[in-house]
Amino acid sequence: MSSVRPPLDRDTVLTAAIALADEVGLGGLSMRRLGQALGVTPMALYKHVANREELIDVMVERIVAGFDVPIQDDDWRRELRARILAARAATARHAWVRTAIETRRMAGDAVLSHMDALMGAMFRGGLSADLVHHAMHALSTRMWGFTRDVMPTPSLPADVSKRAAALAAYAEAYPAIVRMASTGSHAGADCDEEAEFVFALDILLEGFERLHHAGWRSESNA
Amino acid sequence: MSSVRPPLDRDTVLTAAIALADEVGLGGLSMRRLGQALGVTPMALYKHVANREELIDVMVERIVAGFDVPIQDDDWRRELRARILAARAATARHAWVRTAIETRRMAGDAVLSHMDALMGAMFRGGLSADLVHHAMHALSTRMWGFTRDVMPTPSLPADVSKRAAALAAYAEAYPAIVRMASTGSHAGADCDEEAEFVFALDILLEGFERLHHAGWRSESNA
DNA sequence: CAGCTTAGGTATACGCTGTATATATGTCAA
DNA sequence: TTGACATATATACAGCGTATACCTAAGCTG
Repeated sequence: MSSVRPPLDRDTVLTAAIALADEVGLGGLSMRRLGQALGVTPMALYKHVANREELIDVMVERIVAGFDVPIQDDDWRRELRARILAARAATARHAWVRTAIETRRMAGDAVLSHMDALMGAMFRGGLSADLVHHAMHALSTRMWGFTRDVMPTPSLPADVSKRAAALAAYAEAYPAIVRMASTGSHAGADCDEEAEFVFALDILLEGFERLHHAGWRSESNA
Repeated sequence: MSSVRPPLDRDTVLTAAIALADEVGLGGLSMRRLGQALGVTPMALYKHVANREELIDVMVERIVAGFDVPIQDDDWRRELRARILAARAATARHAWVRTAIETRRMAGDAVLSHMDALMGAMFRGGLSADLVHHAMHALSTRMWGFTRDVMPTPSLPADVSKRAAALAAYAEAYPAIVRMASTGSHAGADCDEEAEFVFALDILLEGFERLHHAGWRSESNA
């Protein structure tokens, strides 16, 4: 029975790990569970992967490598935008990638390539090394296509009779929050994440461009 | 000997937990280790705290509650800036807070108060609910005074003779990265985190103000 | 063909985690 | 004095990553 299964290889492990993480999240991805999914002892995985941390490293690399569609644009700002939105599209399909990227301690090839592509576009646009450097920091995780959500706020009680009282107490303690939540289409649950992401991204890109044209230099380089 | 120790209370546990997390990080903060630090069985902690997750909740609350210095300013932008920099000062003293905040699933009182204060300043400045909403998302974790660092890039080999070759290979694969790293004062290690943070924050704040004056509205509210 | 090497998989075990459950102990009220 | 209650303990379970030792089958070499 076990003789039927073809031998494992690094790629099979990697693919199964990604599929499992898609299902149960990064926390649920344990070596034991992954072994089980592959019909194999947990320790078998260590023949193909150094340890769990390295496994996650290569999972990230695999996803980030998918960013690299050939985007060329004379307008550096458009290219940056397109690359970041491509990154967003790729990471959006794997919720665990957010946490995975945030916990990596060293950049791999694909990660470096993505960063290099972003910086390359800015250099071609004529931005100074100083500005490019600051821009990369300003983008932060946004360069991978995601941002940490604002922390979820408690929702009102389901019981309609208690709803009004809760809202009143709430409004007294946190007037601005309630004002925002009760104005227009800004209820917490139905945020248009995509729009929020692009909103912030465009502010940053426009800021970079504006500083570029103004001949900005950092204080340490003044 | 154990009769000498005064009885534990929630506050003592909380204080010890924060001190321990300062030392060993959030990952190193285990119930067993915290119990040991307090001279107590791990299970004793559960009389004062529901579980580890709730403990971290209140740790975050304690830190965030420290933000609330009375900052009033007629200029909404200055007030926002001051509040966020106050948050940064408070979180900077506790490295674990970054991870802790990012993993919280529900906002507590102090967290809500901080958010309310930020939004209140913007409302007093005349910004629309629509814009306030988008601005909060754009700030993201930056409203807590931190950002995820750009992923560390590999450093060159210490051996001087191999250094040049490594740099050359590196430059071919990632020209823009090397160009930036070798221009001016942008070596990876000696980034001025404070300056980077303020740089991005000011771009965002200026963007908000600009959109406000232009009478911006989101597409969904057009 | 015999024998050895080695890659791939297994079995077992260690030390760690959070925490459920049941028990003991010490303090105060009746 | 007797109970009740709050607090701390002891034990135990299921899970984790992974070090170590072993086995087994394939492939190359003499």
